[in-house]
Formats: sequence, C-alpha cells, structure tokens
Amino acid sequence: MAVTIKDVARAANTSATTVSRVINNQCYSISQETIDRVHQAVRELNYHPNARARDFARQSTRTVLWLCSLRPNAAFENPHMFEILSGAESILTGKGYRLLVRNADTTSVTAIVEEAYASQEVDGLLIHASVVSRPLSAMLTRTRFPHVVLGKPDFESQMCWIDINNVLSGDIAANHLLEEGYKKIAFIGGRESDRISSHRLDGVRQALAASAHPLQEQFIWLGESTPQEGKRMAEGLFAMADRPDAVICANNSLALGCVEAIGRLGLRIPRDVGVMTFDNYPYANMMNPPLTVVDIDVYDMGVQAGRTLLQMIGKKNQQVQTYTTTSNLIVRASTRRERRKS
Amino acid sequence: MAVTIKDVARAANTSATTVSRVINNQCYSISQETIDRVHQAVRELNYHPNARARDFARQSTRTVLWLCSLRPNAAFENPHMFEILSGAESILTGKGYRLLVRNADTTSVTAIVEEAYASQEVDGLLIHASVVSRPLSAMLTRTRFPHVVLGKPDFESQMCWIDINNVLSGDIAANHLLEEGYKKIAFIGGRESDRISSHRLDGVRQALAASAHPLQEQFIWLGESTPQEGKRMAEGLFAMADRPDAVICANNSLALGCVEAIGRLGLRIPRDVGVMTFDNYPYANMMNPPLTVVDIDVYDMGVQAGRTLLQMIGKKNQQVQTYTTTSNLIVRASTRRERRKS
DNA sequence: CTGAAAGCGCTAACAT
DNA sequence: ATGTTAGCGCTTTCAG
Repeated sequence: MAVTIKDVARAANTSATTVSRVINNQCYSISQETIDRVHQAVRELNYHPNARARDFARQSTRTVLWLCSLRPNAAFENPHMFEILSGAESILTGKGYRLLVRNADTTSVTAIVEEAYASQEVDGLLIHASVVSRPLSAMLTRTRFPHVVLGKPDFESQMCWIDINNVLSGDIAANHLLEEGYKKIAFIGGRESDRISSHRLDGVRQALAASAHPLQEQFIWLGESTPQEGKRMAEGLFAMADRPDAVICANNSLALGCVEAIGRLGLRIPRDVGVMTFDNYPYANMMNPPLTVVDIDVYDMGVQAGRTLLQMIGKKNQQVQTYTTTSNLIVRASTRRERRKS
Repeated sequence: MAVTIKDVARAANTSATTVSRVINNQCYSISQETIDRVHQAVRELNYHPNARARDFARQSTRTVLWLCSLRPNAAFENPHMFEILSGAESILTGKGYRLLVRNADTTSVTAIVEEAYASQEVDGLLIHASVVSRPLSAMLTRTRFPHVVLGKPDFESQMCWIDINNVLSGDIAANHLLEEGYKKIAFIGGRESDRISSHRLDGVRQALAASAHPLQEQFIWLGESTPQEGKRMAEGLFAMADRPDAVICANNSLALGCVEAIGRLGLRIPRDVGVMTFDNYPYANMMNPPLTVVDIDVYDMGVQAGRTLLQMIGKKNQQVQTYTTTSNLIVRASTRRERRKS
C-alpha cells in the first residue's frame, strides 16, 4: 500500500540499508551520487518512513508522557499547567520528541506510570506536582525512570522536580514597594497550607527584615483565596488604628477583593495605598488601576523541565531538584507613587 | 532484557500465539485451563506487552494527534482550548487511544499533518479551528483522513467540524431577560469580525424579534473586546435619553467594563439594569454582583469531538458538520429582579 | 483447541 | 562505499 523503504531502494537502484543511512544522515561513507539518487527517489515517491516501524526497530519511542489532572474545569482553574505544557512541548518537538498527554490523579497515577514504563511506551515522564503520590515516588526512584515533576511535591522525596522560586518573588515584591517609598507594608495571603502563598510571604518577610521597615505581625492576614476573603481582610487591615500604606496580595483573587475594599473605604491607589500581587493573570491587568505584579514565567518553567528531562533520557542521572528563578516585575499604576520631582 | 511474549509462552508451557490470543481476549477456542495458565504466567512474570511492537504488528497506532497553538500565553488567552482537550482526552483514553499534543499554526499545520499522515504516526486528528488553513482543508478532504475541527472554520470547507451553538446561547440569554420582565434590552458586543459575538447577537436579535420587544438598533454597540471598551460603550448606552433596562454583554471582558460603568453612573444591578453575559469565566462569577451567564460546556464539546473522531476512524465516513447545543443558563443576582410577591 | 511460520518496515552488525 | 542478513516483539493466517 504505502511506499516503503524497499520501494525507495529499488527506485534508487540501491539497498534498503543505504536508504536508511541516507535518511538518517549517517553518510560518512556514502558517495554523493548515491545520496542524490536516494533523495530524488524519496522525493519522487513521496516517501515518509513508517513511524511505528522506526520506533520498533530502534527500540525507542522518542515520546514523553505528560500527566496532570484533566477533569472538567481543570483548564479554567489551573491554566498555568497548560502554560507549562506549552513550554515543554516547544523543547520536545524541537528535539524530535512527541508529547503524549493523559489525565491522572494521585490514585491512578502509579498504575498509569507502571504500565507506561513496563510497556516501553514512552522514554520519560513530565508529571504535575498535584498528581504525584508516595507510591509513585518510590516506584520512580527504584526504577530510575526519567521524569521531571512540575512543582515541588508536598512531601519529602527523591523525585526530580522543578519549581518556581516563590520566595524570591516575594522578595522582589517587597523590595519594589520599599523603593517606591512605601514603609508600612502589609500582606494578605492564603491559608498556611497554601505553599505558594506561604513562600511568597517568606520572601516578603525576609526582604523587609533586611530593611529599615520589618514586617509587622499585625499586618499579616491569612484566609481563603477568594475575592470575598480578600475584601474582608483588607477591611480588617484598614480598620486598625495604625494603617499600612501598601498591601501585597498573595494572589489575584485576594487582590480583586482587596482593591474593592480599598475603593469602598475611599482610599486612593497608589497615593494612599500601594497594592501589588503575583501573576499577571487573570485579573491583575484588568483591574482599575491595573496592578503591579511579580509575574511568573511558567512557560519558561516548562522549557526548563523539557530540557532537563531530555538530558535525563540521554544519560540516566537524576537528582535535579531546583527552583527556577524566572520572576519578572511588571510595574503598573497601582504602586507608582507620585513623587516630588527631584 | 524485558520480559516478552515468548517468556510468557515458555512459562505457561504454550505458544506465543496462544498467549497473544489470551491477552487480546480472543478466547473463543481456548481451553479455560490454558487461559488460566497464561494469566498466571503473565502475573508471575509481570508481563506487559511491548507497546511499540504491538503498534507495529497491528499497523495501527491507536493514537490521535491534537493540534493547536501552544505559543507563550496560549493557556491564559484561551483556556477553552485546553478544556476541550480535556474532554476529548477522557473519551480517547477511555477507548484505549493515546493523545499526542503538538503546537501548530496556520502556516505550519499542513506540513505537520502531511507528515503525520504519511508516516502513519496517528489514526486521526483533532484540530483547533484557529490553526486550520485552506491547503489543510484540501489535503484532508482529498485523503479522507479522519479528523474533527474544534470550532467552525472561518471559510467554507468540506472539513468535519464541531462548534458551540452561539446563536442558541444568545437566544437563551434574551429569553431569560424577557422572562425576568426586562423590556428594553441592549447588546454590547465585539467587532463584526468576531464571529462568536456576532452569532450571539444574532440569537438575541432573533429571540427579541419573536417577542413584544424587538431589539432596537440604537441599543446595539460594538467595539473591541476589552473592559475599557465595555465601559465606554455602556456609558454611551446610558447617556441616551431613552435608556435600556438590561444589557447583554457578548463576553466577560466587555461585561467587566460595563458593570463598572453602571456602578459609576449610580445605577443599581439588577433593579435599575439587568446585566448578563456568556461563559462562566473568568470574571462573571467573581463580579459584584455575580453575573447571570449562559455558560458553554466546552468540556462536553471535547467529549463529542472525541466520540465523533473515533467513529470516523472506525468507519471512514465523513461530513460531520454540527453545532452542539450544550449551553447552560446560570441565574445569578445580576438579573434577579425583585418582583412583587404574587 | 493449538502451534508453526510468515510477516509488519525499519535498523544495525557484519561482510565484502 | 555498499549490500546481506538477522532481528525488534507482536499479530495473524493457515494447517493441523
């Protein structure tokens, strides 16, 4: 039916081996003339090597399996995941790898990986941190199967992971406010179990501790990550006798409520209060005024994860546990204090 | 190295053929005893068939290729795409198919599909409408390669596509407002080139035309789909002597600006003005008051696309050009008029 | 009810 | 510089 390597060999008046060598660019010992003949035959017959036969003969798939939650609303609740995916895809495709995508959760993941490993269906794994489990961790470190976890697992493990440096992001946020002249900086964040929020708070605390204006404990409010809670906490914050002059919100949802509360209190942003948050999405740049953010380049995190995984597939060493540091300060009206001209 | 079908055959004291039959459930002529022996050997040796060899021998991949834009920010700008992907994945995985994901744009897509087709790498395609092109369309209809386009292509074609029924959604929105007692309904939408907005407007127009309160032309405002433009248009709308008592916004961004404008004018939602929009994301349910929406179940669209594609792969008939009608009215405070108790 | 044998299309070791 | 040959691990005819 379809044209095979033999057809090309016949047309080019040579052997399948030679054709194979030419199309795989192993031409150290093939005459230019033969090479040309093969290329011409390939073109004339419109030959495309059968991918399945290739994978089989090579005993390698050049395929990577991506695992994350794909339940309804996943894309709306966690678009970051797909942004990381996009970054990874660019690297993998660039290096001739395919990317298989599959739904998983913490209970199903082990069986899926077990199967993918044993059936030699893929050469490596990219796994979102939200679906890893301890049994999976044990299995991966035992088999030394190439993998990169996207995000830091919430338990100790020997797995290879890559995460964003949220502590650094908090540090950047705090320093920006200090530079703009704000002195009484507050933090509105998620619950303590919210690791992202906690890390951002750590960074803020550490930056301010190193300044003349350490973070005051009564300026730290934590709650659910909803606009309602953000509003409630901001109201609490500004009901105090000693008010802050700037607020760092741990995420967009909290910021949305916080800004609303500030508006209702008749305070002006950025003159009376500076406000900033993290991630340029989905609300920060739509708000009024647009918010200064420390933006996180998650696409780039995917790129790095892809590169790392390919390295691991190449030479089977592991131990990559890194924070990538691709935060990016975007200054907008919400922290641009009108300063006296110098 | 890895355990193969021969190992299992030896352990079960039978032939590879029989083992193959058992693991593929073609047992119409195998003694129960043999079946049991094979199963036991499989378990004992922890045998998993080599996926590559299988694909090769079967000459079929049980793999589908998904093509869409995966450039930086794609996941933030168009989370719908990944929601559709999630729906499709659930069906494909359920039927034993794999899902390959790859970045494409209107210029690269033809070469990618050509290659995937010729190399027999995949059995079918799912292609987001934003990356299809005329050459691709020609190629697909010529080869009759199984495919489903997600969304309606913006040119006439013989391709198979599935799309949301935005006209129906507009109709639903308008009828809801009528039922709530609103009579002077306005529409704020995107430019005429914005097909989604245009279709929603068509639906609104058609529903109102069938009612006692046809859509008045001066109540239709179109502009860029940004909060700023939504605000500007709403201001224009309510600066008119004859004001509307309800506004349908073609999308979330416009609604965000529209609600802000209404608030600044001192009008109350829903008492003075009813407001609704489409899609429950990202702003509609975060706004104050939360907005009534006609929500679009894009996950379900992915499910339907997956099912349709598998059917096409089964028997190679085409011509599926359908609108799916999975809109869903979510009533919230923004249109709940205080009505006299009856 | 079971097994031998012939591929599937390509790659790679080994000759020449 | 090129060709021969032997697989890769499974499925599937076909013969018994």
